[in-house]
Amino acid sequence: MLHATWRGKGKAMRIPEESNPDQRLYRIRHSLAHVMAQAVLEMREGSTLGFGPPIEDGFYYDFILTEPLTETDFPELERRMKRILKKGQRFYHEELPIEDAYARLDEMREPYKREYAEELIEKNGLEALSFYRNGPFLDMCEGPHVETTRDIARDAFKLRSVAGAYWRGDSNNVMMTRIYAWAFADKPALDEAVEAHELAQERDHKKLGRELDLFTFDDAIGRGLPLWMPHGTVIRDELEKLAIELEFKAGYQRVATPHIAKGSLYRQTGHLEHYKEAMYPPMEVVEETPDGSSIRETYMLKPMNCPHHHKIYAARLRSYRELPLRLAEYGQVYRWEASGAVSGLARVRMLSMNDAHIYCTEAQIKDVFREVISEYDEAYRILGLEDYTIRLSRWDPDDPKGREKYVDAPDDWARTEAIIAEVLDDMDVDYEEGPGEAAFYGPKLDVMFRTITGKVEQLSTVQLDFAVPGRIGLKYIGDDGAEHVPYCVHRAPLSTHERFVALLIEHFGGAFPTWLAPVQVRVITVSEHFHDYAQGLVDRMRANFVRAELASESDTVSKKIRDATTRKIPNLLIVGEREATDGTVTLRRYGVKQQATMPFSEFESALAETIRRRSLAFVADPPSR
RNA sequence: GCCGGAAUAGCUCAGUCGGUAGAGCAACUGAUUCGUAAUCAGUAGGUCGGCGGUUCAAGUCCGCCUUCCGGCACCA
Repeated sequence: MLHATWRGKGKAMRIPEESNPDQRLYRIRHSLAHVMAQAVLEMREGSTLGFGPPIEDGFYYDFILTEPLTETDFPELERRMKRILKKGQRFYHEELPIEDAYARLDEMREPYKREYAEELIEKNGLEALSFYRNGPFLDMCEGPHVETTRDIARDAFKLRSVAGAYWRGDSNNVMMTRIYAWAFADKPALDEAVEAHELAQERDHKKLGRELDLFTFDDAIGRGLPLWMPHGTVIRDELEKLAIELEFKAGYQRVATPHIAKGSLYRQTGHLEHYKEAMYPPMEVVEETPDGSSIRETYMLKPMNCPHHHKIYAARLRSYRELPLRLAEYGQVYRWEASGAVSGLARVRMLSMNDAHIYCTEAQIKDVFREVISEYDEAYRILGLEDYTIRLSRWDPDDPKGREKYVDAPDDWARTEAIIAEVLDDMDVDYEEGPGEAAFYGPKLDVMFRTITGKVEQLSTVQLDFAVPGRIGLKYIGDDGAEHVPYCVHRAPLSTHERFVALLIEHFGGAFPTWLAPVQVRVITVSEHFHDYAQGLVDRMRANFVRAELASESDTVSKKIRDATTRKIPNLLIVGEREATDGTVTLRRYGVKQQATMPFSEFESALAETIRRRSLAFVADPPSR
């Protein structure tokens, strides 16, 4: 059962069609990239080329343009591309020996292609480089391509957006202009993708967050600092309740810690060294002492909870008998995220983390990881989340910035990475490799989710920290009577409230299951005559902590149903003459046309059961009568 | 941070050639008391994101800033 979910349906292992060069779609997209580049060079003569690969739903090409292109130029660019397709240009392949290839690239005045060619030759010891020509357009490229541009449907691609992108993905390099396009084998496939994209926009958490009054931002508070509105706070609170229950069962102990700490703490842990740029700047405080001197101190907003938890661990002597020791907190942390990274709830400057730190011995690491993985599995099962992949995030000793990014301890890296890989193999979990994705203090296991708009985001994480406990002087007395340094496992199954709620809003399209829904039941009267009956139902439900409310009464029934539906309220109770007389309610569930009339007590107990079980359905199916 | 685009009522948006702002929904008031996705009428709501410039005159043109959106880089 655990495996079935965690194997992620084999997604990580299958090579998708779009990234398999042998597939027709890959050839079409790759060839279209060349066609677009040809058209761009027609419109902006003298522009130079970057890369132009096929991607998941189409392709892009990077350029240094002589004159900017914007989306207003798309119609003309598309026209020119279609004209090229119609010409039936044949793709000719050519292998040029190194010197000829260099001469060709210089003649083409393509300095970036030349730079890449030199790197290819040096790294891979190539003796020749591959070029493709179609019509007047020549590109250094591995292929493969279609036979002629006539093999590409003229109505199955669509220019999508223009964006900036650094050459070779390095922010020290020049910024190029990237043009993205959708491309498919035929028009129906394109239409489907474009339509799916438009539907996805409707589920965007930023849009639904505003429409459903879940959260807001205000310039007077600051960028990336979410204000959770009452309805959004309900969702946070429900998730927090879930986390508390799961953690209680798993033997975690809850703690609470301040939002700030002295700057010196972060110097000691190494966070300042690695993440200074992403921390809010220090607060200087000065205290006058009676003798006229002053005490100066620096405080910082905490960018993570671990040092605080470490200090709880360090508050007294620890024995190996206490390990694993599990400390949990929904801690709020502050990070100075780059201005361009801030986006809705997905990337914020104040994060509420479902954080916990598990202190353990080396021998316990595997069991701790197994335990944490099964906690993740349980949380995802409850929420119905299935579309994710697992990434084993390792350090990258070859990274030129490696020394700045990671603790320099090759043996520790090798040992800890092997432990995690073994756990995954033992549990038969499929995972991707993530070289260079580790934390500075150790390898981690990240759970990657695809958002409704197609972005892949790291959501949950389990991290094995072999470095900071030692730096900060944590220890325990082992069964040998000697002092040892514990390992620390950092974990956050529910991620942060911010990113997790963003995911759930999009996952449920704003129509939350009853247990999570800000308003669980709305009672609608047929006319004001039934106000007292309806109010009685609301009062009774609220007395049982059900989030029930009465609809505004001056509207028509139709209007009230429309309003409640727009607000995506999961359960509507319609009451009129019949119901008031019989002590019944007519239940109308969100998205379900069929209704059922039942005694209120029956509805009430079905509702309570649905909420208690955290069912993904809105309420249990109405009893058949 | 970088490249590009955008910002008009709470929301979605219109605003022509530069001549001092408009709709629908929401809100509020009143009437209506209604049986399954918008009852009717009325009222109010704006320093057109901010600052500066050009002009007799700026929502409109120009500059800077802020914020948002699409990407890139970053992401403990």
